[in-house]
Amino acid sequence: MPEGHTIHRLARDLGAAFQGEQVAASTLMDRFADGARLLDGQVVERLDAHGKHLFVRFGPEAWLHVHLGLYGKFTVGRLPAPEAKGALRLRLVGREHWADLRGPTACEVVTPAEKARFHARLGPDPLRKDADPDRAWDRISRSRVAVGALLMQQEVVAGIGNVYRAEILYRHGIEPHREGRGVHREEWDASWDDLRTLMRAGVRAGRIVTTRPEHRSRRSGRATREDSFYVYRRTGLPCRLCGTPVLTEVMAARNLYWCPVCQPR
DNA sequence: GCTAAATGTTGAT
DNA sequence: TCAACCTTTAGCT
Repeated sequence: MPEGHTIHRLARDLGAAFQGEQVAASTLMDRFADGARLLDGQVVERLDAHGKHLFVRFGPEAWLHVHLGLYGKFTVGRLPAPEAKGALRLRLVGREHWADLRGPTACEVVTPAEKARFHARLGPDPLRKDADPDRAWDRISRSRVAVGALLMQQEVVAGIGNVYRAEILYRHGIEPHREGRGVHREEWDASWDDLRTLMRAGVRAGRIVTTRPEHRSRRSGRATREDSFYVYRRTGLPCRLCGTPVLTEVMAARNLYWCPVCQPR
């Protein structure tokens, strides 16, 4: 279940399992038979994540490009691997680990030049050291498009998905319909810093939690799923801060959630 | 057991 | 605007 934090976590886990090792690559799907052959027997040299895109370098030239989409999953484990069955797009097997990829939107072998094109298209990623938040600010501050739609565009900020969109706007009191050019510089700076913090925590925990402990029903210990978000999927439930029912509406083809009092027009 | 919806994107209409 | 991709889970019956 992938926003940017999932992909960065995966880069870390796949690196720990395979980096520097020769791996066997296989597939049970005809559509990736050629791709798997290109990877089979190569050394996993390096991993790179940008937004929701994962890149794995096999040997000197080949990059595997993976995008999990809505329900793709990459599972990493210790050998022995489970029986290979069903729509298994890619299996990697190293000395001690295996990894299975199922249901991705994209799984393809690309050249360095093709990889570079993905990076050029994607906006700054709060989880990357090289990210320049000013590039996102340039887009947002000149746009008449609603900020709730802008945040979903991967060319504006890479790695944000439907959860982080709703939650970051809530945490900064920004009404999602406000035009991008109506967002103040200080609001954007604070939101970017917050995104970095929240998404790093997401990589560490392997899931998204945006609530502060004092705003959860159980204030100690780790957040339950119920307690993880301020507004995401909480339609009609009382806002954790003011009690007003959370609203929902489709924006940028996804369900958007917000509190009309904490995020006034 | 069945159905709908889901943390996403692309390409056709 | 919508179907397709193809998996998991929540919420029904």
